[in-house]
Amino acid sequence: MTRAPQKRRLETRTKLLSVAAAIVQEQGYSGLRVEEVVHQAGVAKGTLFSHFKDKDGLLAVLIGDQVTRLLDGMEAAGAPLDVAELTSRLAPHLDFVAQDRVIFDLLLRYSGTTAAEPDEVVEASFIRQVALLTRWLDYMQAAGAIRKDQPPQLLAEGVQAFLNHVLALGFCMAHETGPSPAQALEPYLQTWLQPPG
Amino acid sequence: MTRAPQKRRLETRTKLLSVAAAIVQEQGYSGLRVEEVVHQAGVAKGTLFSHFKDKDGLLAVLIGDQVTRLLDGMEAAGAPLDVAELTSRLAPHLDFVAQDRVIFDLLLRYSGTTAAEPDEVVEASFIRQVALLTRWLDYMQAAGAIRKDQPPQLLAEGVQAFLNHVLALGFCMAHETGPSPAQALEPYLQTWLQPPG
DNA sequence: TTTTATAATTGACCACGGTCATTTTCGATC
DNA sequence: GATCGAAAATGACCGTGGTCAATTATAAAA
Repeated sequence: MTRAPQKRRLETRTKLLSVAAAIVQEQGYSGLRVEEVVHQAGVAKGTLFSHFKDKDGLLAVLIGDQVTRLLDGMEAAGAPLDVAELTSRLAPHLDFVAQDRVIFDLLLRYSGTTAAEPDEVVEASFIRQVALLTRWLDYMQAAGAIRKDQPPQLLAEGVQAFLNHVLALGFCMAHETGPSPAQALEPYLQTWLQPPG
Repeated sequence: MTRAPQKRRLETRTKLLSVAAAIVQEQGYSGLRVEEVVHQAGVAKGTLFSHFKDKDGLLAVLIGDQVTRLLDGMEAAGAPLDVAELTSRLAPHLDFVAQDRVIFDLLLRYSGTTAAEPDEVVEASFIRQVALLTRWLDYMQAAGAIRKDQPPQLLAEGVQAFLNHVLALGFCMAHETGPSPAQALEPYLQTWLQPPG
């Protein structure tokens, strides 16, 4: 039985998160330095690590927050009617992750989270994303827009795989000014979701 | 026009690599410490970084070496006849990568390398792997074992995506003693390579 | 052989994430 | 308000990867 945290602790946590968010705002995720966060927050370094397991734990909260916003937008939009529409629904998420390798790396660590008990923000938002995708695909199957020979859960995992593939490709190109991630994604999804023979 | 390296330099490089390989042998890839390598090799730390861009550069040579061996084995085996056989051909590679997250992370950085001019070992072996996969799929298409509506190149990339997906899943499970990566891979490949309607 | 340009190596130094024994603060109880 | 046990915060310290101006070894030219 753990006690309720003191007021002071919640304030410190909030301060750390808002400072970190501000730094990310102007330096990007990969520009975040623990020393800078604790300095601007006016606390000692150890304090940060008593609030978050490690730097990734802090990033996870920030990133999970953004993903949650994106998911809100996706849910509001409703199920797509075809693969092209599905692709464009995924575009904001792709653009967000493609913006910084740190995001991609962190999300990849959780891309297999299916278990319940998601005490981490990222895990929670990830599970929500898979659930949403599965719902969409289920709907699209019913509407006859995609293949029906596989459970939507499996198809959703495939979509995940291609999302990550496209993102990884994008980061490898490095300096290449290719098309948007979503454009790169579409042929894979078309092929993956096409009805079988 | 760069000059040929001196004898001494080649010896140092060889020494560094053999020491590193020995350490990996008994500590695993994630157990490798730069300090330990240079100490055992009897050189200064700066020397290592004049031979390899960074720690990953060293790891890339070691890992690229192993992947090359695996590819030799795969090429010797010839093209698979169906998806099940394809899966089992990929099993050794999966097992190798699944053995240590460091390998997975490093390979993922290069999983989009399609350009020529592969001065890095990993890039070279990666390109070779994609080429081999493409050849196999081309053969399987001709044999009528898989779908023919997409170019083998695209199908090969999809296989790549699923390889990475399965591996990522495996690392997320963490303590879970699931089935072999290859077993987890097969349903995805079956679905991905199945002829369309 | 001596000179000389440059290749190769060196190791003190830095950046950054993370730890933990110690100290400070909080808030419940008397 | 005084006391005290637990919660919170502290900051000196560590591990590890990576840098770079200075030094040493090499081989070609004089």
